[in-house]
Amino acid sequence: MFEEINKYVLKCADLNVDELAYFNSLLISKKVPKKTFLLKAGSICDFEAFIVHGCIKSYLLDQNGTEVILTFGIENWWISDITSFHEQSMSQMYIETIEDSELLLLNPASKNQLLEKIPKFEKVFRLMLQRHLASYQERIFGNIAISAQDRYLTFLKKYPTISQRVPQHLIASYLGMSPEFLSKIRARLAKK
Amino acid sequence: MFEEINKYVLKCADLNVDELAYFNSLLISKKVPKKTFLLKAGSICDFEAFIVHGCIKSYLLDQNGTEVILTFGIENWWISDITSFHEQSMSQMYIETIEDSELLLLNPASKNQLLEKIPKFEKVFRLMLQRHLASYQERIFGNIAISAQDRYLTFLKKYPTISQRVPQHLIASYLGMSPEFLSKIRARLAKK
DNA sequence: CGCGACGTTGATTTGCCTCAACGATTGTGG
DNA sequence: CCACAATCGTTGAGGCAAATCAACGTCGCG
Repeated sequence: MFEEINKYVLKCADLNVDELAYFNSLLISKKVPKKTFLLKAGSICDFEAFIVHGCIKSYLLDQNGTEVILTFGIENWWISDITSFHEQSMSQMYIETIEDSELLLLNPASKNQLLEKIPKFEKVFRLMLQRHLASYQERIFGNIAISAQDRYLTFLKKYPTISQRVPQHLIASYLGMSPEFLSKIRARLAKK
Repeated sequence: MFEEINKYVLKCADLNVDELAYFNSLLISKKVPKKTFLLKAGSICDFEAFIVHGCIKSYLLDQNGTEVILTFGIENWWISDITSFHEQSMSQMYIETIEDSELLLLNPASKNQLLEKIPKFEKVFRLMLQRHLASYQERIFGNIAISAQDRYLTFLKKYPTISQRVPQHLIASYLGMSPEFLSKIRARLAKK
């Protein structure tokens, strides 16, 4: 169960067997069916979840009540409302499974213990933050400077796995276009 | 010179006089006139800059060579290409002063020393990352779910200082609209 | 002074949205 | 195991928000 997450953290920091064992002892395993809410707007996010397997979306609702996808998470990604988690503040975000998923959860108290006892883990989480930041930055640029069709093509190249597993209208939402328009883009591309 | 930055870090972590002094000894002060490049695409970002005073933009170029503003920085903000800085990878980003500015620079070697010697600083930088992440997240949501006019009004409320100091066409770029259209929005708003 | 950077305004175009109707597939309770 | 409802994707018609293009005014500054 811990194989994947240990492989992940070892890519970020040099850790011995004992340190890994301590880390693993803090994690809470959880299996959830698809369409399960891990977080709803109005509550406080008390976990950072490592996805062992499965597929998860996080999103906000706009004024019409339509989902705006913030991130997709699949195997070997973390998902959380980072702000709400760290500041124990009310979240505006929904986090919901798209597939049956197996997670390893870290709660705030455990994370603090972990960082106190093994400061090397700071780097693991800093890299996680940086990765998110880089991906958000690309999206901001894309939404401003790139046409809907090119955003879609870039997405296909960058996340081939996700594009096969996630319903098309969610991808449209992630890319900032209507589901109908994405469908038309695909039709146009298929004709060539 | 160190007054502002020390106030800033004390908000994030509990530090004594010696720790602050050591921190300050690692910083490099730099004064630069406006329209100075601190970073150009193609090079590696070797600083995280705390802005003592002044105003700075970071941006990417789209395929037409037009600036797409990523962030504005003013007093008490950090500015850097975080990815390039930490991974010592080639940046795609430009960082350029808008006003004469006074900076305190931290280079990668110094930052590592600092974190090694005083791990409490981890939190300072983690909060910096989180703040950036939260602001990027809002922008992604805004660009997808909010009209140009409302994005502008939100910007005015959230960054009143910046909106008074930065040329209008840069704000338009930040908000993801053409300068002409922002001008029309302002004309429309003024009529009421 | 004259030039470049900046903002405005109007005419025209367009990329994308909205709405609506319609299959196809999946899932589910009776 | 079927019937019916969701869920999902497609297609077309029409509309609108914002982009583009172009011309012009204004300031600050070398």
